[in-house]
Amino acid sequence: MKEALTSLIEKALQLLVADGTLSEGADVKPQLDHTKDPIHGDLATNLAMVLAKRAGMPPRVLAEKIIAALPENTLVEKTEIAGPGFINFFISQASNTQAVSDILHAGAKYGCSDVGQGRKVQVEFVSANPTGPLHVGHGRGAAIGDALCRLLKATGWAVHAEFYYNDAGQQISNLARSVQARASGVSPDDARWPDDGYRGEYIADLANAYLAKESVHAADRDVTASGDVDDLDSIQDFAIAWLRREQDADLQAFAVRFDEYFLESSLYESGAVEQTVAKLNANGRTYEQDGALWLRSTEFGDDKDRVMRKREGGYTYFVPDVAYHLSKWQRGYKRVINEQGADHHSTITRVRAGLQGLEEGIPEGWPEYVLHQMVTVMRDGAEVKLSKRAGSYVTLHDLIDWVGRDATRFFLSARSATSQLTFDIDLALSQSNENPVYYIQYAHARICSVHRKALAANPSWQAADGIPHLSALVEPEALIVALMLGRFPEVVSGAAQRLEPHDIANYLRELAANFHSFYNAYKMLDENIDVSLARLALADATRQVIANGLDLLGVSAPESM
RNA sequence: GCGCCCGUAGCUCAGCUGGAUAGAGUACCUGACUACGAAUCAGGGGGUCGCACGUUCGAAUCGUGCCGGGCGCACCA
Repeated sequence: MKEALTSLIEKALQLLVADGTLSEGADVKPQLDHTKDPIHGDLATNLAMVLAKRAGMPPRVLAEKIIAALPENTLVEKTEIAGPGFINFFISQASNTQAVSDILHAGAKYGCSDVGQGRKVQVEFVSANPTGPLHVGHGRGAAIGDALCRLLKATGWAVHAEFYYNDAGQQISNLARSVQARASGVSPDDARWPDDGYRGEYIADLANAYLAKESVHAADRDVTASGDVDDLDSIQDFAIAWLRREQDADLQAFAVRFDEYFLESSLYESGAVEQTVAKLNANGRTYEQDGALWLRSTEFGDDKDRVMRKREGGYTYFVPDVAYHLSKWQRGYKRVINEQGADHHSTITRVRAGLQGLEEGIPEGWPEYVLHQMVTVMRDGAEVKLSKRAGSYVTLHDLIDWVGRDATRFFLSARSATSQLTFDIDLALSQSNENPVYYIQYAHARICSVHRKALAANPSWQAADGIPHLSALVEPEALIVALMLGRFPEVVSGAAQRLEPHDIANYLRELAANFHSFYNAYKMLDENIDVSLARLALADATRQVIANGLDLLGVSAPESM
């Protein structure tokens, strides 16, 4: 509808240019907004004010000419010029309710588009190292990252979801030594406990599993514990697989899937790391100093150069990171989105600098980043900082245990990523009107229930195929719902374009409120059958859009609660 | 000190590329269920959009400078 009106306006502008009213100039794309107040109509444009200077006449006069130049159409019922020169469009009832039949025809596809045109995009998210259970921050990354994947798929992109993890290096070594200590009977408060060791309860579980020679399968690998306490390599292998398995279980419980798990070690095995270093050397991007090898990252906007190879030998973490991102480029992803915690923000410049120094043709802003800010968990008015299992942090598993998957996913993705998030356990737990996720799901369940009962009472309606006469929808509350349903495709494409899943959550909250409002005012069944059928169609379309929207967030749409 | 993010109603937050009287929810007050879900709805009070300049027809939105909070500033990842 918005697109249709936009093209009408564009035609009007062409006419005005043709007859000389408007001088030639840079193409102005009409900006059409949904109005906040129905008194201003359904859609409004500021075009006359923007173009007033170019036309050499007052905005309101130009507005009249624009309206006069609009082609004949059935879309617009009435126009008004308001305030300093806004043009307000009142959409005809038939156009308003068009969305209802569109939705009933399109079903689960409603809201989808092809703006991505099947292009490839790779989305990396979570990428937790296997040194402990996933924490709430990983949960936020999982909820947002997965919602981004769903949004991009819905808008026509070919999405590849990837999880990158470091299976070597200092932190992993700390993990292995912690498990080894525990398996040898040392407790975390003992002086012999390794420096920087991990202290969560899971270390004990891991040590016991290792001693019991258990086998685990995770990330396409099978590992069996040798039980040998002196074999640190064996412990490390087992610990990684064991923790990966636990993380996978959490992600599965969270309904988050990945197409690929990428191991840092594979970059060493394939020689990609060495090749990356060699090429940076050959390109003159590096130098030796103090026994270390440095990258001239300041050439690409970094505030200081960075060490690539340590004095003691071994590469710093960002070297394989650069090699990893080069592999994304070489795999043909012209678009890559990395979703990660804001605490890793400093790597962005480094990775991009490495890539710029490595290969021609990689755009400066590649890859894109979505950074989410910290999450604090509140319960009974106090911050929850600890969990038994992980020791120093609240785990994703804890959250799912406490409030369930739907509420966890909704709350973690319903706020803009750039804002810090307070996760209120008590709110998420409450099954009442103060809880947005239950409120939205309730609307869905309510519609399903109404529909069931209406059909049970009037079996003949079941057979009625096709869309009823929507002209029977005349109540203002109904038209507000219908208009809002018609906005859903824009909301989806906008959220996908801006990489902001929380737009969907906000939209659903408002849609559910509008529906409840309509339902309480009129109910579904009327003495007039046509009216009843039309209202049921509106309800069903609303149900479909809620289901589609919740699916984009990975939240279920229950038929009853 | 430097970089990034945030500052909007008592509280939790929307406000998209600048647009009309700054919006939701919650909390508080007043109302609404004898067929379809009251887990709901209707109405009311509540704001110096952190502060100050600037840009322009017009700023919560853009720019600069302050103030306050978070995160990051390793030859850890």
